[in-house]
Amino acid sequence: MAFRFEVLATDPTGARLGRLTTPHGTIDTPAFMPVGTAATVKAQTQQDLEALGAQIVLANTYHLYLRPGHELIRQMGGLHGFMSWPHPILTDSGGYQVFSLSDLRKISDEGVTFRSHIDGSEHFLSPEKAMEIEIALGADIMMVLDECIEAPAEESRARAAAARTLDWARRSRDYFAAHGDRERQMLFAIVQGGTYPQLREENADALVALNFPGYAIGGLAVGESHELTCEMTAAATARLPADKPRYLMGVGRPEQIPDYVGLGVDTMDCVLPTRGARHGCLFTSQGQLLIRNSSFARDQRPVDETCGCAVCKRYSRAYLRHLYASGEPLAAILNTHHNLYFYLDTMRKIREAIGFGRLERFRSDLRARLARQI
RNA sequence: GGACGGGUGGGUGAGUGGCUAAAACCAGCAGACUGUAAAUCUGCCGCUCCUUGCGGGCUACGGAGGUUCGAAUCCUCCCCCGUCCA
Repeated sequence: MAFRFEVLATDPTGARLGRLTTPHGTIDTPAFMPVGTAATVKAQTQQDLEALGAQIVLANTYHLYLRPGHELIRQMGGLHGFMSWPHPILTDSGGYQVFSLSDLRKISDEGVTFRSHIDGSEHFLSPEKAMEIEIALGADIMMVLDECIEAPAEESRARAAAARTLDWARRSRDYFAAHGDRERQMLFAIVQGGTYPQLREENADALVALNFPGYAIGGLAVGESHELTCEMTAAATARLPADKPRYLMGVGRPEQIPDYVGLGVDTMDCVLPTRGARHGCLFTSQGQLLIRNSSFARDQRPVDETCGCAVCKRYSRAYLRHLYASGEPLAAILNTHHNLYFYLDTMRKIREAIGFGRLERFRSDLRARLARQI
């Protein structure tokens, strides 16, 4: 079997220490997956990502379909060959773009019609089309097309989106069964249901009945409070099979991650470390730091004195502030490197804590330190 | 010596009688960002007072006077800067 998920240990909180095996390598869970929408984690080279210890990265179906095109990527050796990343890759389906590009699309039971943000041309993405694209891209893990809605949203709207997502999950599964290769790629379903616990539970139950090899929880961190995100996550994970990986999509801030892990989440992704870096927001063991702040102009200390990353070992806050203020490309590179290191290092510590059954302590400690600004 | 053109808030630079504490951009200051339309976006950006309000007072468009109910805007003189002619 090319794919395997093992739970190696559990913690009193409900956290799981695990290992997800794919044809391109193993992912230690709980894992943070850097986002590389356009087949690149912005401002980092693949060598950088390897040095950081990233075991898997994301890419995006919708964006790569528009440019450069999935057929081109297939011909160039699939995503792994094209972007020269011989490690695991996960492709998101374009379901998030249903939410983020809501002004540029029309949705129906059949699928989503997007007007390209690049040139205005129209494109139709159905569950089947998304599968066709994702199979061509060749990522180890594929996501079904789903309908991600905003929060807050009416219950009727959340119910409709969850029902549609369920229907699309079935269609995606069937398409993959007919045209894909289970030894090469695995397909994850996505739980929807807005901010309604019962909808989340029902949707999870229905998806589990379709027997996917992994499940994601989507449509969260889209406007609701962290408490609600946790409540919805808990509602879903309670119904998901313990022996399959769970992926909480699109989260979160560093201090929130242990909460999700404690709810039994195995993988997460978020643009916060990468986008934040480009916007001058650095995450540290003492809280968030906005590097452009004048207080760092003559600060010779590293970003985080307890950080072991290559940036903190070598450069001062004063220098990073100068690079950022000057609009130098190196600012994005160094800031991104640090933030990703911080996220990935936090995950290492979380895994260690679970191994010792001490996640709760780690969580409260992290929360106390990070919930502030330097 | 003469002829034009010009001197506006930290910078560039709009504004040719009231709607102007003065556009816009830059710089500066602060914040946001959660399956990436984001190296983006938002707010503040003369001083001051308080009952913090589309609030009051003061100062401000080279300088000094003047016209006018009202002047960055019109007039007079002066001082600078640029271009050209002697």
